[in-house]
Amino acid sequence: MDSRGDSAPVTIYDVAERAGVSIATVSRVVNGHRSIRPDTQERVLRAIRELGFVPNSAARGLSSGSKKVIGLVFARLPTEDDLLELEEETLLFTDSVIRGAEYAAQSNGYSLLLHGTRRATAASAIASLTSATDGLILADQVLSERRVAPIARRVPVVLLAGSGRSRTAVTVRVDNRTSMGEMAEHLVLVHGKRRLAFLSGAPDSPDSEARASAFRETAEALGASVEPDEWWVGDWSSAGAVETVRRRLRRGGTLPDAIACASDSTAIGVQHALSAEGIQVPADVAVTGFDDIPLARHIAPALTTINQPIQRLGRVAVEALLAKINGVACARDIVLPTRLVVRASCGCAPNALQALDRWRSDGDALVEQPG
Amino acid sequence: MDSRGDSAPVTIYDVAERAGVSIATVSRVVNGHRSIRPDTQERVLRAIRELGFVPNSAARGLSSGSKKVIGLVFARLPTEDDLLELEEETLLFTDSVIRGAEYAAQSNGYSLLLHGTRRATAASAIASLTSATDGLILADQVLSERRVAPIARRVPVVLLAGSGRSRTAVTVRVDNRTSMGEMAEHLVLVHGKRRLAFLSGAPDSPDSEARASAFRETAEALGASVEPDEWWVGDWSSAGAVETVRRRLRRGGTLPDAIACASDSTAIGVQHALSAEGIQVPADVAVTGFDDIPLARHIAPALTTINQPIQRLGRVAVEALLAKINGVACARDIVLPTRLVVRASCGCAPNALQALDRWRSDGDALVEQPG
DNA sequence: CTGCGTCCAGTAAGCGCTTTCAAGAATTGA
DNA sequence: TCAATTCTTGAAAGCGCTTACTGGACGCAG
Repeated sequence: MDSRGDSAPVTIYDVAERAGVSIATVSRVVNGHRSIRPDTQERVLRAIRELGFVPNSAARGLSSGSKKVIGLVFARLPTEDDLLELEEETLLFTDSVIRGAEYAAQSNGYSLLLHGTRRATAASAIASLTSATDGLILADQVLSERRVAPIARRVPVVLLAGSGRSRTAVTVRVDNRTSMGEMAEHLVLVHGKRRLAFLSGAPDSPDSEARASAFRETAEALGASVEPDEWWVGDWSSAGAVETVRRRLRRGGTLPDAIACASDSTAIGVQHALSAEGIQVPADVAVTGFDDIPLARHIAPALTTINQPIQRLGRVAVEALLAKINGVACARDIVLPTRLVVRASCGCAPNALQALDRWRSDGDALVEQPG
Repeated sequence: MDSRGDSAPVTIYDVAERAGVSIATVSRVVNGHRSIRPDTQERVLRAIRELGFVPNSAARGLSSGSKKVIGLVFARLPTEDDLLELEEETLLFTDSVIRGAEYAAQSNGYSLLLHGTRRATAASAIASLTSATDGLILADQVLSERRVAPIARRVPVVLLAGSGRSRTAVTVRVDNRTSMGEMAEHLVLVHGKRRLAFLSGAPDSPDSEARASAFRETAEALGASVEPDEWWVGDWSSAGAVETVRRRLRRGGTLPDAIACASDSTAIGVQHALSAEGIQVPADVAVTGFDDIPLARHIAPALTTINQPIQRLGRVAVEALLAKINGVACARDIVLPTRLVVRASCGCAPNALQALDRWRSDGDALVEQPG
């Protein structure tokens, strides 16, 4: 029951014949070359219109090398199939990046070729994308630095949210350190927290590491203590965060009075795990996140977190890639700013007006910059 | 500063030469044809490995017609640029579809080519995708039925969330009517609501229309009244919903005692608009949604809504498309089931356990099927 | 030992488009 | 009016790969 149509597709030959010119001329008209006589052009355009001709992009790609497609590769969690539904929160980050990237691509006349991959098969999957695209955006650590190089030699590459230390590719990432330092200051100076903890994302993530070290360094410089990292290993997911908190509780001893998390998803998991044990947030323990996903302002208590411009990340990545593709100069390492968003989960009193506004405001009104 | 690599890409000719065979043989090995002598195959494979050969997919697409890419086209809101950030909730639907589609595509060895388009330019944008893909999924109404036909003649097409009445393309959609009828029953029979309203999505959406008519028909059959549709026109967005509620309030007269919305996003807008006016949900007015986005269970009061399997929608669409592409028989109109999820915003007492579980449960335990 | 069916692998014809090279047409200046 | 230019257009060579179509090598029945 193959119901694909059978009318043979219109090719450049059909147009040429109809317009009474050669295919070369049609090609020139289509691609807007100069030195075409106006009446010839008119005839060709009419033929194109009448026939409904659309250039075959595969052929175009083959002969000119430009496909008008950029590829975006992101990592899938190793445990895939059943988690598909559970990833809701975890993948919001990727979703936003995709949306931003798609928007920028589209605005520049490109399409976005999506490819989720597990790290195991990433290398070969990506290799086959190099010929289908004009350039590649590789999201956080889908490929180790070492394996990026050969790819980057074939096709322009932008690395998203990595360490920023690639020699072969442009890097686009957020400033993890500044705001995370401010977060530590806020917890210690404003709320007087002394016993802190930092719940990491995946242990090998450069983003998570940068956030952790900025938090720890600032906190310790201010005289607060931060529990050992080994006690607080997460995996970016809510479920993983719950598990980590449970483990920490079983370990016993005094709980920290503030837990900063590497992402909003994990912070939400922590909040739930704590309140399930009857521990009050923020009264007993403050909890903070990172990302500022839409959900963050809707949960109770509203999450104090760090806003990162996720969509912009995708957009900027595409723009940087297009610059590379077109041979335009462009920074080799682009760092986007982040911003502390103070809500209630850190212990700041919920503002009365906030309830009304928070669903549409971006949270700006609530930002406090402790100093 | 074009830093694209310069090592000439490895082609099938290089492999052939290195292995001492013809390019046809290499092609056969790559595509797993039989009747290749084992030692020849071994030699070719070695050459491929040593050279790091990856077939050029443009060339492949040109000569074989199969690109291993499927296109997904979705609508952008007309007002784009500034709304980009505000669309957070609105586009969750699309995001989920994309994720499901990408997953299914990837599982079958395909990539997903994304293309967001405004309706105005949709036709030409889509036309150019036909040659870049093996098949197209068109999301809700990016193209009018009439314009789908010529596209579907060129390439297999699956229509997502449409009316289900296409003659040229396979349709994948959800069962809007059954659950929406149950919702009306629930409001009228369980909660004794008599004066209802239905807040639509975009006025021309088949989904919204189906939901509205099912709701109205069931409610009226049970003796309840439903306010005129003209009073309750929305646009799928929270902001639009707020505006609609404000207009309704200015109009005066008794408010309905229950407002069913065509989506969760709009329901959330309604909840906020009402509580901003001091109207209690659900005590004064019950509010219900449709979609069951993750946010629905986190807001207060938790949203009573209708769960639709959004990711599955994407997945099934891809599977149907692949069936078409491969000439496998497949239903022409696929309808996925929906499910009433009763939470608190309709007036059902919040379950004590629910608070603990709702963030991970799918809501199944909370379903009530009114009889 | 001849004839025919099988296997394997090579030859070559495109797939639809871009682009170089070159030639005929048109224009210009002397 | 004729040569020197400048335009405009066509012919043809690929881009890298798939896939008939071919034909030699081999094996087996007659």
